[in-house]
Amino acid sequence: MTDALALEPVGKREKTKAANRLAILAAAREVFAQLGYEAATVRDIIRGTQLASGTFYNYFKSKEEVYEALADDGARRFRPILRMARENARSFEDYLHSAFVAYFQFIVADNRTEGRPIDERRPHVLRMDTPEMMAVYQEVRQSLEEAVARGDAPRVDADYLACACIGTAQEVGAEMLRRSPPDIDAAARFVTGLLLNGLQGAARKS
Amino acid sequence: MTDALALEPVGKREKTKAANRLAILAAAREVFAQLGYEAATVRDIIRGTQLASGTFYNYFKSKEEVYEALADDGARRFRPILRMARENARSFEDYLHSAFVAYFQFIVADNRTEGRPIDERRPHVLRMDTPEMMAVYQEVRQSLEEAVARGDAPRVDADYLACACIGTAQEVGAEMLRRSPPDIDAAARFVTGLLLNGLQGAARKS
DNA sequence: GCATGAAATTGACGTAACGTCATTTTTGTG
DNA sequence: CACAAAAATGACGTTACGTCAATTTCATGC
Repeated sequence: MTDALALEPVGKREKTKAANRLAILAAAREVFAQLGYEAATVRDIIRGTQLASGTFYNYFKSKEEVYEALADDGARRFRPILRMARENARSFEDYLHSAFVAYFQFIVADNRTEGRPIDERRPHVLRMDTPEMMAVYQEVRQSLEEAVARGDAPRVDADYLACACIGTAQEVGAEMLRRSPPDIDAAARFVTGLLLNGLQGAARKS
Repeated sequence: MTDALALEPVGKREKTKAANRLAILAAAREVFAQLGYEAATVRDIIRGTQLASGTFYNYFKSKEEVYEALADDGARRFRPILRMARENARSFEDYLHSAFVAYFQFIVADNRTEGRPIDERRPHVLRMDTPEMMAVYQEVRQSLEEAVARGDAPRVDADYLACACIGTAQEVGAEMLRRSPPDIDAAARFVTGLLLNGLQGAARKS
């Protein structure tokens, strides 16, 4: 019974590796927030950790890769939230609305730290092609395809529709963040109505 | 009468300055396409011109600023096209459709050169607020506000709606570019229908 | 425990890009 | 043609990059 299922790393090797990776990501998050992504250098990130410069390159090979890892982690955290929104939804409209609420809540929570303007630090650009981000895209696309199959939505190009949902969520979300305080539910209602019923739908309850 | 209205630069000074600026922008466009934006360096751009390194810094202070200038130029070229779409439109639906057609034509034309995948040619992070891009945003917003005022569209949050239009156009446009051959009219019909009538509208004629 | 080697860390180093600035060249003007 | 303002030049000091041989840390078998 000494070696139970090792879901989490137990050896010291594995543990420091995980800790270093986390330290780099945390430092990068901070540096991007303070200096902005463009101005930040690999050296700035390294200085934010206790590690030697060479060690950094055992984990990532560039600033871009660090950024990708941050984005990937964000997507990894968001995906189960999205999944639950799908599973708990009592209708298609309900699914759309709760998915948008979830996304808007997510970006609000993800941008609480002080620092540079949000646009300069790190993207919520779902465009990047990290594995987890593609998985999020597929999650969205499948939800929409299922809705079509169930007859909840008309037959449309699922890829275009997924792109439209994601693009709308991103831009409206960014605009929502610029307002204070951000009204998550109003934004979600707007987007849901727009997608379901077009401009007529978007005008509901506003 | 020696000095008539000098709309275009005539002095040699002004002329070489304009030419140098153009040379830098052209070189940058090529370099971004070949190496990708992230990998490109200021020196790479300089090597693509006949200029000395110091000269570059008389015109731009960084790679980011060059990209901004490229983006700004794109917006400057696009704005009159959008304006004409508005003026020539016979209905709101017609305006939306022709505006989207114009945008999709524009991005198709703007990405004809061979090289790296399009996503890599531009910065990942920067959400750019160049003057011309903001002008395009205002142009879109005003068109939508006018439509509301005329009763062509219901009363909605014009900023959110503009964001939704732009976000949708960007994402669907990017997806369209990934397909070959890109079907501009199909994409425009999809987006127009979606915005006007929601999912029901998006399903029309597909 | 202790020996042993694999794995990870370290930081100094050669390379390359950065941005500046004193100098030179070019252009407009009287 | 002379003179000053403007622009171009490229060498230079500085900073960041990414590598790698040396060193330290850890897991494993005895």
